[in-house]
Amino acid sequence: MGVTPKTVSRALNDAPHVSQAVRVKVKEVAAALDYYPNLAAQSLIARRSYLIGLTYERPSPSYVVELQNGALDRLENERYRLVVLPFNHVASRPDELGKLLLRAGLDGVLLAPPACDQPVLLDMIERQRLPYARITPHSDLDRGLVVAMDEVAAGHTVAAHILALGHRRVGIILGDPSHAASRARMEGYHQAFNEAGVAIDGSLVGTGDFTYDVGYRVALDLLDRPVRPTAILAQNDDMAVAAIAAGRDLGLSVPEQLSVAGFDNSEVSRTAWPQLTTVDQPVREMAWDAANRLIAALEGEIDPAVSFKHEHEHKLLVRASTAPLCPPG
Amino acid sequence: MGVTPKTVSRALNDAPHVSQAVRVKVKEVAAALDYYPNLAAQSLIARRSYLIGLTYERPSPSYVVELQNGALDRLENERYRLVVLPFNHVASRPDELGKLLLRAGLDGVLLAPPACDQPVLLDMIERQRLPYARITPHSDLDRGLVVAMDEVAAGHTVAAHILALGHRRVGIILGDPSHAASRARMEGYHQAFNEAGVAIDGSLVGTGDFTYDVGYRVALDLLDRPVRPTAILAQNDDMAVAAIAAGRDLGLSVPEQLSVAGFDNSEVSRTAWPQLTTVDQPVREMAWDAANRLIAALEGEIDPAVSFKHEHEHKLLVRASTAPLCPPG
DNA sequence: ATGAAAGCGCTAACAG
DNA sequence: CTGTTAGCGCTTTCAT
Repeated sequence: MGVTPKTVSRALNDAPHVSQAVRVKVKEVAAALDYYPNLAAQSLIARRSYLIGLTYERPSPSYVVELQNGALDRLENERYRLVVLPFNHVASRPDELGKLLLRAGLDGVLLAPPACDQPVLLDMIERQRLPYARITPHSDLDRGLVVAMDEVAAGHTVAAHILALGHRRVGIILGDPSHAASRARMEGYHQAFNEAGVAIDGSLVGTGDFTYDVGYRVALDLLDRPVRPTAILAQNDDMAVAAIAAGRDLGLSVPEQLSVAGFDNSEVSRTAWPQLTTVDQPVREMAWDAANRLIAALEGEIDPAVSFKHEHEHKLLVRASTAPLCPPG
Repeated sequence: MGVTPKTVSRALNDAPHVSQAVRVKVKEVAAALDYYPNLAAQSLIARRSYLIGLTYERPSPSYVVELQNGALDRLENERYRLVVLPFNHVASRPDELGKLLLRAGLDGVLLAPPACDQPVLLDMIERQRLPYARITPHSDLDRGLVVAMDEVAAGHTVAAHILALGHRRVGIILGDPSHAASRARMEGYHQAFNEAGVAIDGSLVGTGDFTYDVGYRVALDLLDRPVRPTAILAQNDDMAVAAIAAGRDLGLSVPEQLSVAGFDNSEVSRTAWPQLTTVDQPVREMAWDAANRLIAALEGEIDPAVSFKHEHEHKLLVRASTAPLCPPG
């Protein structure tokens, strides 16, 4: 049945200027022939790939899952597909990540920490006009599309909770120093301690990297001393769970003899036992939001060159891993 | 400096017939100009997108992470990029997933359970000549590129371990019934019980869906009875961890009063306390392997139409969540 | 070793 | 409402 390519194109794309009869017929035939249009050709002409990248480091799996699921939630039923581009040690080679992203043929990219805080990277992708959204950046907050949370305030909240329970000897397990979040959360701890008139004991501050294994080692080191802390503030849930395990392995029961608080409200904080007191960082919602803004920019609904910032709220979740300080004995 | 597009193309692609001087010069200029070739145009002519899809359901996050990381490990430093395509309830609408995959402009696709066991889906993508690799399928094992593990044997192994410890009243938490793995693992349990001359108590068999929350409810139901099981076999680690939590919430200590074994050897099995006895299913290696075969097929090194199967080994990991049965009292 | 022309599969722009 | 022409950006012929 004579039909020109153009008519087929119009019919399949629900473009105007095609009679209903022809449109239906064309669709039937296309289905019968298992015809799927060539995306590369469409991309070439449309000048868009409908690919959105997500780049992250691989610190805590639970964090990455949330991040990715948030983005995927937004992309569902959209034409856009998600390309995952993990990349480690961005801080030492931001230009390599930049090249990777620019060569990936993306329409836009979601930048998780710590890539979102690399000015060199931002410069590169801006120069190529690759639209991007940054998830919880801590510097240059007026640059690009930003989805953020006040992590200083969040750190303050959880530290204040521990202090309010009466704890004074508090161990701290920091996250990966290359993540600005580690500093921000620590800054919040500092504020809370200052307000309470309590000094932070530097010998009780250990540096982790957001993973369970390192968190476990740091926690053991903190707890296996003559005068041990009565509480531990961990900068994410994985390390908090590790601290609980380290405590148990030393014969300490949580929360009776040791209070532990985490950060993130990731899945593991709920499946841990006892359930973890933590700060909800709505990663999934933020990732959704970032994807949402990015799509809006790609669809021309907002100008990606104009910075935009949306701050999400944190929330303290008091669960079973923290309790009031009991006098020893 | 006068150079034709073709020369540039040759130089940038390290194709022959370009003088070294020109090649270097072209590359310099390209770098200075921040030139990145248009992937859509390259794809159009090469008839390949260098996109590999990964499709999965979202049962256990820990499983998905392993799967994805395995594939990403293989794709690192390759030209191929990974597109993640989660899709729920495949069993009830395999053709929709088929369309999604065929419209995604992929060069090949990795099929995780339960999509890998959908003949309708396989038919569709075969008809369009979309190369695919199946990860732990349980039917039509001679179809396509297959990476497998004997889950019946794995189920047998872990059940035999529990029985060897003296347990006779054993609760079982099944996974999602739409996953063939659930049946296979149960079949293994059956074999072990038969060999031990122990009957499986149907009233102690509950159906979960591989998630922590449902696993917790099923475990509570199993444990909150006058005559409770002394051990629980859970079909994945998330549900096993949930069973431990349910036991604790009922005042049972693990493994003294309740032994719990999982399946998968996922991250959570190591971060749980006590650490989980489980069966190692090398998901990450299998995903790597699947990606590896798929790439080989795409590069023409193997014929994707000829079926290929590689079976991976399982391994029982006896950790702290299982112990010999103690006589009551 | 380099250049010219043609075309990958599709769709804007313009006719008719 | 439908068809023709041209071209997206790159790379393959085939010349030179």
